[in-house]
Amino acid sequence: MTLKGRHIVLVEDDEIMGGSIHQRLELEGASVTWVKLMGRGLSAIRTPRLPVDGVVCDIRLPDGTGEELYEALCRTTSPPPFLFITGQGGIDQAVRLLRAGAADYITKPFDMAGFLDRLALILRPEENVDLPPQTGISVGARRVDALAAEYAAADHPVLIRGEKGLGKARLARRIHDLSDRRAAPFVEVNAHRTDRASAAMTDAIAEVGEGTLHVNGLDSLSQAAQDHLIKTLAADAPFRTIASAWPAVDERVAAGELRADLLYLLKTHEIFIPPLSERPEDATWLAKQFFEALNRRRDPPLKGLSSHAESTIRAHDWPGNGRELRARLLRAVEAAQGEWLFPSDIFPELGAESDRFSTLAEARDAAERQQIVAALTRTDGHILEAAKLLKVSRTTLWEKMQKFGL
Amino acid sequence: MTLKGRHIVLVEDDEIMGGSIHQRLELEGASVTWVKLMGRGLSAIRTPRLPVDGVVCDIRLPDGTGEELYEALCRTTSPPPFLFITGQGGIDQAVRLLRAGAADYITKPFDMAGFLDRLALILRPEENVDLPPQTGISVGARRVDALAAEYAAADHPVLIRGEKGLGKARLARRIHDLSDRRAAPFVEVNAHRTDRASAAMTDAIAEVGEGTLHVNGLDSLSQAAQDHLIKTLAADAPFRTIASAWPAVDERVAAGELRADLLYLLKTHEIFIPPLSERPEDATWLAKQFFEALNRRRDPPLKGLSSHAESTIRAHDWPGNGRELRARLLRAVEAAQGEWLFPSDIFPELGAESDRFSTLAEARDAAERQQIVAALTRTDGHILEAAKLLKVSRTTLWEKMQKFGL
DNA sequence: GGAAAATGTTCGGATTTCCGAACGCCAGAA
DNA sequence: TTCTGGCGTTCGGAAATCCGAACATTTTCC
Repeated sequence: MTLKGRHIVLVEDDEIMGGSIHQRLELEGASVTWVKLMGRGLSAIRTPRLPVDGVVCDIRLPDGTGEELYEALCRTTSPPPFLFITGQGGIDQAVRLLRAGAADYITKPFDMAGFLDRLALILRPEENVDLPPQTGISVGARRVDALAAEYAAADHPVLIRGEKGLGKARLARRIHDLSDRRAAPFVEVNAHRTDRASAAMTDAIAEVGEGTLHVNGLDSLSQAAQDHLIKTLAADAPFRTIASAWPAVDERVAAGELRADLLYLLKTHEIFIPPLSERPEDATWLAKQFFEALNRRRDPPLKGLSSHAESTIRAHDWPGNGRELRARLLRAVEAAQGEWLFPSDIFPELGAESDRFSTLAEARDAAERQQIVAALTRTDGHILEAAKLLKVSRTTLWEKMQKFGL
Repeated sequence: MTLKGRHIVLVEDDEIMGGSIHQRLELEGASVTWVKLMGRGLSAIRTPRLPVDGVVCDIRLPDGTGEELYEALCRTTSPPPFLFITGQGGIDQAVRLLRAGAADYITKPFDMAGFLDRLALILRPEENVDLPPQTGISVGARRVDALAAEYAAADHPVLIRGEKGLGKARLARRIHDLSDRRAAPFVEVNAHRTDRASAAMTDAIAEVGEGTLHVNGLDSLSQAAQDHLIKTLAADAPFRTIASAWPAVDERVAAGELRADLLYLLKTHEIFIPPLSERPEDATWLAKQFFEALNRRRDPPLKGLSSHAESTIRAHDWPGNGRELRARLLRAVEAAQGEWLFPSDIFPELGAESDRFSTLAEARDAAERQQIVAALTRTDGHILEAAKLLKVSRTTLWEKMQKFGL
């Protein structure tokens, strides 16, 4: 995890503390604006040199407090994520600030590694204005992005391999947009729509000109379409080919369903997108990206993604990869019950208590409760009589009433 | 500011503190459920007597911590607003809880007035003016009604799941009538009438226009009809789809009898109607509704539903759900002997002298037996699996089967 | 207002329930 | 054939439930 390209405002009057944070943040690649007065902080955040991705703010300052700073900002704008650090703060203050929308609150002295983790967690999601959408922040995802950038600069065919829902089509598009052919057309042939695949291939090749042809679903490409494609490529086609396929595409060759020469032509430059289940940090990162985007359109907006939801996302297996994640978040943000997004919103099948088969104990308790209520109704709430009716001792009935909260 | 009509769960083991909060909350007009153990809190919040508007929770409890309670709740449902109170908490804990979605955090000792202010601030906003209950008055039934109203306002497909006799068709109709399509036709395809299902589907689709199509019995839909439906939906059909199915519809997908893509297309918005046996309060409520309606047409009218009849209705299991209840009341009101409706009128098969109240042990055993039979049915008689389903050891299940002669 | 009845609550011990570990049995797979 | 996995059955200890006794407190009824 790095802070490269991020702009962070540090408000801290203490030379030592401020110096060490400043130094460390720059080491991580962030650009840091360090101010030592509340007033300076106000202007540094209100009229920044660069968009502010986050603020690290001490509470006690020579000309005021961090709280005042935060409050002043809130009055005029929606402030960037604030991480407060303080030496002598109290619980009340922490609660007050968090409820006011601060992102985190850490007491001094703290351990620098933990501090950086928490800071990275809360930073405003990248704006992605200039950078195209990325795959993620994990090592694997970065390699994918790096390869995509590298291959975009070249002009050879590319094969993208990965499970469903990992954005293979999006990646193909990104390579095109970063390449010199970006002004020419980007045409996609989807081999999964099996009918008329060959005709679609012919049309696409006619249409693409000097652009990029994306063959989506190389594994399912019909024989005729394969032949057509390879013939065109052999004849020095003017377009660039990007193909995408499932991880197990080699088996298709072994099974005789895919021409080996076609695959090896493409395979010289290959990008493999690892499944989301192998990089949980990307799952949470992606979730946050989606959440921000979706929540912006929500009325009223949610307060955030609860930390439990985050860890559940991290633990889930995501067999449907990014597509599943996106679908679940879409649904969750739309249907959220409370003010925060909880695990049950994202995985409604967990709770829902609905079709889950009840255990013996539950069935038993439900029946007991029901019978007790019935007995109490019949006796007008007389516990002793109800106990007699139910043939249990008064004590037992009392115990059970406690248990069921009656 | 008053708490009139609000239901608050108080989780606090300390007598003095709990007592004073309890007293004060009731003074303000709230109905309070006070529990002293984490486990009790869990059940009091999960299966509440009344919808919970807020929780006041101590952190340190004899059988766990408030944090654990909160976390356990988060896993299965979206928790009501939590206000934590604690004597020896730390800043880290406060920050952690607030970031997990807790609403507030107060340290003891605190001033009661301030506490009340903060509590009032976070309470779940008042339910929108009670639309008259349709499905029932229980928490589960209200949820069904609320979901129906919410989904009626949107325009996506809906899946209604529930046992027979719960009024799935009526609910589908209600969603249509509340929606913007109410002027357009409401057409129902009943897949259970297996002959000509595909033809019926074609006809219905032709007929529905821009209205609502109710696919009744999604689980029994023929392959041809499924294909037809999904093709129509994929082609941007002008109508809205509401499907109804049995609770175990997922098994149909596993068995290969129902197309997964069709189910997941519908399943994004799902309403589950809990069986009547899980909400006895609705059984009596429904009985009263039916009774009123039926009695109005009777000459001479009955004086009412005897309290014994009521408790018998509450205790009955209603395997046929609302439909059975309606049928029995119809019959009972017509054939009633006396001036009041007695249990023997509603359950004539029980014989005259059957108002003997079953003991707790009997009720418990009956419920156990029933649940065991259900589990064994579901697992095709596999004992080990059934035991897992019921969350008991194989030995215990065996013992009980002996006892019940299974 | 006061006695009697009912309720709230705790406690220790008797009883029941529950579980895991065994052991043998049997049917089907390899 | 052996091996495997599910089933029927027993057993001993751990955990829970249940009960009656006891006592304080509250409600009811005279």
